[in-house]
Amino acid sequence: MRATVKDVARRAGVSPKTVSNVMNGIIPVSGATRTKVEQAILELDYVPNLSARGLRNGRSGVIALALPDLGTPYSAEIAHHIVEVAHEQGWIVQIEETGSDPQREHELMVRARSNLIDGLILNPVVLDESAVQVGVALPPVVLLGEVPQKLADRVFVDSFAAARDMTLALAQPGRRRIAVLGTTQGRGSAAAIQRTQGYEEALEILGIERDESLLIPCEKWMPQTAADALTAYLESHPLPEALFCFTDSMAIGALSVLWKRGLRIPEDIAVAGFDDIADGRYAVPSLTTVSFDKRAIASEALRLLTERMADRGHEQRVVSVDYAIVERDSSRA
Amino acid sequence: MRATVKDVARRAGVSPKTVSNVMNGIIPVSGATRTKVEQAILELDYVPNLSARGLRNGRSGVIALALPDLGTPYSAEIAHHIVEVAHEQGWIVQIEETGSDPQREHELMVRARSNLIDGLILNPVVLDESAVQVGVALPPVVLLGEVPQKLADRVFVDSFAAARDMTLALAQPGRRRIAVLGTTQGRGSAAAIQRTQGYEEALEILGIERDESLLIPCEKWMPQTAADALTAYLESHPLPEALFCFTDSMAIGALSVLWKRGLRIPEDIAVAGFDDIADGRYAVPSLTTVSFDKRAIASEALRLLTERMADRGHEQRVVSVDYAIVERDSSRA
DNA sequence: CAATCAACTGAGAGCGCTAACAATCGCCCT
DNA sequence: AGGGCGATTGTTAGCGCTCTCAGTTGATTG
Repeated sequence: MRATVKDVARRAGVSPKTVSNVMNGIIPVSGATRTKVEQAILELDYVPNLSARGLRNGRSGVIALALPDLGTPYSAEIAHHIVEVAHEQGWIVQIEETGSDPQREHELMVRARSNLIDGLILNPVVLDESAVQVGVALPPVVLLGEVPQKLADRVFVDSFAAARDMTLALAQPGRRRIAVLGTTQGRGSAAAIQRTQGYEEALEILGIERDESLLIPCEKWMPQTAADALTAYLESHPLPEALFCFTDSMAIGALSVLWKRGLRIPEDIAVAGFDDIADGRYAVPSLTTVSFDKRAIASEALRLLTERMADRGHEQRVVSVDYAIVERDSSRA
Repeated sequence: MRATVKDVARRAGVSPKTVSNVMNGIIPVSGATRTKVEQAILELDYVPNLSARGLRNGRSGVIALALPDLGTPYSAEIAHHIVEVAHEQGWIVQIEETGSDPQREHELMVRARSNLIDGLILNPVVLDESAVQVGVALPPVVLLGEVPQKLADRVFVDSFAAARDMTLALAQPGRRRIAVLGTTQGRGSAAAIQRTQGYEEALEILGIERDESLLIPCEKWMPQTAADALTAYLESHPLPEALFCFTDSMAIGALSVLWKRGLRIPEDIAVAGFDDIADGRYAVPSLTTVSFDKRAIASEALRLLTERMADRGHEQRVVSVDYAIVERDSSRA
């Protein structure tokens, strides 16, 4: 049987409360007592029971991180940073996968109240306002990304502006037939909508007429689906001068297709992505992309979350993280 | 204030125990009672307090997954599968990162006893037998990978045999100057040692003399370090006929270096990796690799863990997962 | 019809911890 | 010398849940 505070207290010749004080360090304990207690803790190999502490305190020290799919590089990098920053601050992180299922996204927000969790960082894909019933007591939540959602704090990158700037950059050396890969039909993700709008804004600025046939739909933003979508597209369409993929993952799938067709990049077609995942740097050729500081996203998200946990009442806040267009070989003129 | 079992019980006109029975579903409850209780749960928007349940039961329903670095594709894919399989079985997963720090790996095994965790799946890099003091009460642990460790259950892929087979495959079209990238100095990871030995075994089979200068060291198995190591190597060594990288990540870094030098793959040099990460499939050219079923690793690890949680006493078990050499464009003769 | 049995329900305790409050100690001040 | 103060430490209680064990109900049997 494992040692409890009582055992430690008995061995150290103090009361359980004193042991608790030593561990939590808020109420002062004299040096001698502290030493005795610490000695006893070591001798008994005592480890506090976090369930009991959580029950008593109403807080568990655990936050949940919900992402669409840990297997994708983007989610993985975000998870990495959040876990790291959270650990630095003494939080334990629980992982959930939503599989981009709005049902599951919603469920997580609601279920998260089961006390094992003090807060939730959620990267929703399709969660919309309606999904969150007002009146339901939500735990402190921070959303990640481009969600039209005013019920929770949020950290995001301005997809609209970034997509616009990337399109402008691709057009720089006189390219005019710029295609985008990753548009979605119907109720798409907020990111898809905003990136498409940013692209169209750029066309307007450039005085290029909108060409429906340059929008290449791709529902799932993964290499394979992107490769398939692009292959099908090239069967029946002429080659564009540039291809702006809405994520680096899709760009990597696209590069592989273009390369197999013997096309030269960027001479025959320039390619760009979005997210600046590590793989893009080592892609062949290295991938032009929209870059942003994922560590900053993580620490901002955690800051918002801890502040909200401390003060449930204050106003919703939205933080935007800067981005930069990083030109690499895949688009260098 | 959140509703408790008591509130639900009062509203449903039953005792708290009955509510508990309805939720846990082991002790039978009549249909009518069940309906009443479920109704009350819905009305009160009741969510059980997992801390309290954990305290009472001594089990939390949470397992921890500790990986070196979530940001690397390999870890991310493993994490994805484990989280998915665990969720299917009703487990919650907590993530820890070790940063390949043996100190931290050891700490996790010991600290994991803090009751919020029922078990631990650990992917150690350098943990050795000595790191685990016998006599310390460990939680149920399953190790992932090539660890010379007899104190816990383990799931692994036979790195030695896989490296041997890959080397043989690379040598098939008459290649004899086969380099490996990823050897380590001194106390390296178990995987590094076994893969190197497998490679040397293959050379012996092939009757190729061991050539120290074909072992390219690379401590950290990441694209950047691999790229740097290979770049430095090529400054002072002739180009080998084939390059067997000990992970796909390193291979991707290597491909990028080779491509920048204008080398043709596989004509000038064949390249292979290990792990079959998703990116390898879309690398340019697609990457020959050692493939294995990561989902199987996940479910085997979880099976071992749950079985050990049920029966702390039984013998240590070691499960090996099959591998296959997958030849893609990067080595196709 | 009573005895027996199974199926279900209820009362009470306590898991390990810490907040609130009470008690004690040493020491300084008047 | 006595009172009082701040600094420490002890006592009590209860967080929400589910286990034990006893009690109740309704159905089945002799």
